[in-house]
Amino acid sequence: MSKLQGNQALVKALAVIDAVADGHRQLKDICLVLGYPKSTVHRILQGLIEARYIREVKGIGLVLGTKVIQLGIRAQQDMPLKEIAKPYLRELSELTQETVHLGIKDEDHVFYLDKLPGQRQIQMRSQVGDRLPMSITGVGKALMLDMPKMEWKRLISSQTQQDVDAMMQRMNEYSKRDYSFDLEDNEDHVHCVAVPIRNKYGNIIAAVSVTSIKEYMPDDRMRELVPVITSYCKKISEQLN
Amino acid sequence: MSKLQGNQALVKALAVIDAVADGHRQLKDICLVLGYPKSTVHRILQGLIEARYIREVKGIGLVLGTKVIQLGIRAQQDMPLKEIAKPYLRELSELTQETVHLGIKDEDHVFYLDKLPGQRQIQMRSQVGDRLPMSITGVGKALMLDMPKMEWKRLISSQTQQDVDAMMQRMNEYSKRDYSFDLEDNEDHVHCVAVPIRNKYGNIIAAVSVTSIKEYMPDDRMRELVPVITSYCKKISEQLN
DNA sequence: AACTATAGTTTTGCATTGTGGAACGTTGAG
DNA sequence: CTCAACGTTCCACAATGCAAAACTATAGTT
Repeated sequence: MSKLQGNQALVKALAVIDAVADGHRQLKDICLVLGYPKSTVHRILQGLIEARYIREVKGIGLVLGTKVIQLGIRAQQDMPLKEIAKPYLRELSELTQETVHLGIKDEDHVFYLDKLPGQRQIQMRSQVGDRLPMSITGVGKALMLDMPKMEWKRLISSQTQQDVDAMMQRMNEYSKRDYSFDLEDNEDHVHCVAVPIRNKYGNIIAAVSVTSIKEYMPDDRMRELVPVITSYCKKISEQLN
Repeated sequence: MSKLQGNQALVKALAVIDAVADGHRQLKDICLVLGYPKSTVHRILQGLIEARYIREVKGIGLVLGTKVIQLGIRAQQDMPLKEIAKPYLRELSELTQETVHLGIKDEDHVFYLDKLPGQRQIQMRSQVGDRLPMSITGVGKALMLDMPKMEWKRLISSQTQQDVDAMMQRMNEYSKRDYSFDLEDNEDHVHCVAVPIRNKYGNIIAAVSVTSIKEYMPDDRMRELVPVITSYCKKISEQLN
């Protein structure tokens, strides 16, 4: 029941796409992972190959097809924010030398729309397309700033946090000042400063963060970065509509 | 009948995705374009939204979702060729100042895996993810070099060409010399030099082209470019496996 | 070459699922 | 307030997708 009814075929087909995306290259393999019978998966694969969502590479097996690349590009173009923000983020990355992220809210998660790697020797392993729980990232916390406290609580406690109360307190502070910090909340040694981007109605539609290892991100530098990032976010806001 | 049987639901769902990708932002609109009843499209949309293939943006409507971006990125990573070729293509683009394309065979079409825009004021409107008939592009003709003549004929005549015989003659010449030219075959004023990339077995798996307006691409320059591009393709080949 | 194992493909009867017409909600403009 | 336009839900029916099983293809082993 719970599942959406009347979409079994679709759900299965999308599961097959996911399986292939996850690196399962054989029919057998997909059947095993999904628990569907061979004939079902086979029929679905035929349809997906026909539609170029999946292609068969000799010697390798099933791989995501060119249609998926096409759609992915189209989907990115449907996010004008990304193009608008790009030059500002590049500047910010050059100015700070650090990794800059652009993220949007995606259900209860952050979705990284863009990443500028920065000039340090050491690099973050995050990448464009990553999707992480909101409360464990700097960008995510910035996206949460305007939410009601109940929502904070829900997100923080549902997303495997050490100490809910401490985080609630920090969120309180951040929301007053309109920025957020990430202090090894997700990843050891990683510190991050994030600021929201607002549309003309003042709603938060995205957030920008500057991230590095804590050795390069002492408290005072983090505080200094806030107004810098904020000014870039303002500029991006102005370009939106 | 004609279509693959037993995949109606999937075919319809993918058609809905395409409709949204093509800019149809409303249920009504999609129904009109596809000729499906409202309730059917509605149910499919529910499933696709649930799966994050499509999202609803207030004030805009239905747009491709973040899942599609994710899959698109994954699909590109499944093409290691792109990453391997990147630095060489960049160098080639800087050296020549012109637009550089990397394309692979995709059924009877070329699929542009990468595009380096070059430094000229004037730009090509092609973009990554474009899919064009093989015989009307330089990259496509390079991908055809090793095919049997029957295949040339099929592709050339099926893909709206002016003069099949003349093109066959040119292909003959190109296949002997292992490169191809595009001389306004597709687009007025556009000239293009393309060279295939081969794997260790000697099979053509991709092609690289340098493109510009004919004013920057006189005959003698095109001839000079052949060995230059060839040397870069060789380097890329060596990196494969 | 025969045998075995392992993968993919095709077939088929049946129950489930997806279908689409119609009725119902919702929203916003005049 | 009324109407129109669009989105949502409902439901009876049959076409569709399901899955077991039989079949084919390919590769590895004796």
